[in-house]
Amino acid sequence: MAKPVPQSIETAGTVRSGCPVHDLKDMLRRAGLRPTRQRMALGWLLFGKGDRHVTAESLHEEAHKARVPVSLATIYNTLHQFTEAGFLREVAVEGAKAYFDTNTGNHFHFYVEGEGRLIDINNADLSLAHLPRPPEGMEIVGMDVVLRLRSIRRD
Amino acid sequence: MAKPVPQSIETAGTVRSGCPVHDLKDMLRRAGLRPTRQRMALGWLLFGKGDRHVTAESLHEEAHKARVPVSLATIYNTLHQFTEAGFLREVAVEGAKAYFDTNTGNHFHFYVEGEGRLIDINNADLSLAHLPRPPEGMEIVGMDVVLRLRSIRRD
DNA sequence: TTACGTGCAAATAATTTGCAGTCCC
DNA sequence: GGGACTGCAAATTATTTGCACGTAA
Repeated sequence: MAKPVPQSIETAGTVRSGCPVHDLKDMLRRAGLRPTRQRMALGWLLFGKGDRHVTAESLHEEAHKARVPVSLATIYNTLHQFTEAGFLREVAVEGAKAYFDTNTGNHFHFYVEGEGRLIDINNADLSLAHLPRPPEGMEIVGMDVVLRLRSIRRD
Repeated sequence: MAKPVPQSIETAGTVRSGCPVHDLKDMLRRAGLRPTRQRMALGWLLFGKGDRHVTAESLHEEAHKARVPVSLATIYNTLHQFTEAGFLREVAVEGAKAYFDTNTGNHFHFYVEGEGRLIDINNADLSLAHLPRPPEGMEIVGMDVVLRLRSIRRD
């Protein structure tokens, strides 16, 4: 199963300076990524304030609002690099859009149909009774559990 | 939760003729869908031989091989109509591609990364310990569980 | 007949890629 | 300075839509 990985700047390993900016820079370097202006800015937006779910588009918009000039292509690159580095987790929900979650731990999601909103389910009860054994020669590298939600009212 | 729905021509409800072709026609009519040539052909391909996972593209290819002239647009329309009617279930896995499963019951999936292959997990143990309660005013309408697989060997 | 279906091609939407210019170390 | 990084625009991939024509009831 996926190994536990830092989920925020504060828990990203050796925190020795008390300075979040410095920690973020460190976290990038440890992943072999140069702390460029856009990566720092995006890292700051993503990890600066608790668990978040973003799409490439929503992050792009957010960056614009924060006066950070980043192209959409760079957003995509960065999201994938961060995912590769274990800072983010990609969540598969229906539809073509890709969601990224700053909470990389094992947890499940509600997905609100129509709104396209994701909600974390942080609850210990929610483990599977038994994880099935994978076929010969294969290993389980991740688990996605999505509970689809809809407003109560059928016409 | 989603109500149980017919999963194959044989289990599609009132089977009275013993003739699969007739049963398929009946199944379509019950869903308010005209049994047109292409819907019959696609229904036959999909439900004629056990549980299957298809993408729009794979089904299109298969139809071609079976000498059934269907356009890709019609494949998409038909897959969505069948899903709406409860004959199929859409499975969300990572990537932009949409998968459809002829097994509409509650079950989980293995997803083989790289190959893009889906495998049913038909195993009773696999229920969740406790289904979490949804937020106020919302109901759970579906559950997707995907276990991602990879060949054992990291370089 | 006649409304529902279908094929085709063009339109969208999400994401990726190629390449020239820019910036970190 | 040089290789890593970025922005832009064009290219891809998956899917949807509009509309003239075909066909089941």
